[in-house]
Amino acid sequence: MIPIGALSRQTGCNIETIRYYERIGILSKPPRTEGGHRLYGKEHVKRLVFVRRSRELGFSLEEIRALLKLVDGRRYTCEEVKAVTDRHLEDVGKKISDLRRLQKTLKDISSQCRGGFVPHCPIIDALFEDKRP
Amino acid sequence: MIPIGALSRQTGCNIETIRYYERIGILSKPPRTEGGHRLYGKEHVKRLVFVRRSRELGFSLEEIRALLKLVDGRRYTCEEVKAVTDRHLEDVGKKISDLRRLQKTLKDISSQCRGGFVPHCPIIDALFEDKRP
DNA sequence: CATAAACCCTGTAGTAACTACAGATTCAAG
DNA sequence: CTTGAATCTGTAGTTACTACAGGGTTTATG
Repeated sequence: MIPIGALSRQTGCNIETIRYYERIGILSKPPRTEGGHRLYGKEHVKRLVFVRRSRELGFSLEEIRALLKLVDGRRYTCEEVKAVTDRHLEDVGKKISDLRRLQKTLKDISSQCRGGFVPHCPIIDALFEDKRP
Repeated sequence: MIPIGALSRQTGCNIETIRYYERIGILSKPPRTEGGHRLYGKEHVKRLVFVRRSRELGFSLEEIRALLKLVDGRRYTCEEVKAVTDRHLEDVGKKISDLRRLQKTLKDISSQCRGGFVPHCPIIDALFEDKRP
């Protein structure tokens, strides 16, 4: 059994975040020492790694909660897990195409700008334009 | 002079947000009616369109604040504006490549999944893996 | 065994950029 | 003058953390 600092080092998840996850029910309450310090075991490490890895892959805590519920039920199937993942993949794809469109617009207006000392900037002009979709 | 509801409709920016922008100093305090209702003129409309358009292009309120300061100073040059824009373009580019990497990883692990009723899912396995960079 | 350093505790408040009320007041139309 | 729509202020909620303050506990060393 290890204290919270060690768990933090082993998982790369910082201490405040671990306590936060406990508070919102992503991690279960661990046993404590007599003095009240948290003590974690192997299972906690595994679970926290799972959470951290999922966050890195951009899953929201809500999505992670859903995955954990499947895992905890111990009767999850590939199918269910794939559903959550594929829905998330859709979100990611949408975000990428939004950003691409953004990038194009920004490049367009930025390229019109020669960067001189002129107080009439096409960027500012473009931003003041009211073209709504 | 128009009340806040009309400004909201004209700019596509919702009422609470307009008041929020005023509170944080993005929009200046408008004159009021005797009863205390806000009244906006053409300049307010222009400015709010600018803000909304910039937000759509992904500028943060801090970046917008910087742009507005240049505009308000009335001695901005193309150069300065281009600098803010290009820095923002960098951010956007970085976000896109992060998401692409994410997408690739997600697709990889998702493709290993046949979606059957097997309680051993490669996605879950991958998430429990602790491979730190 | 005593003490200091390192660690950990709770609780609260802050971040970005809004959104969502409650409960009161004011405006515009008929 | 009444009614209903619009607006007012102020506060709290959202997401996923992070950053304290002001304590108590553990552990290493003398």
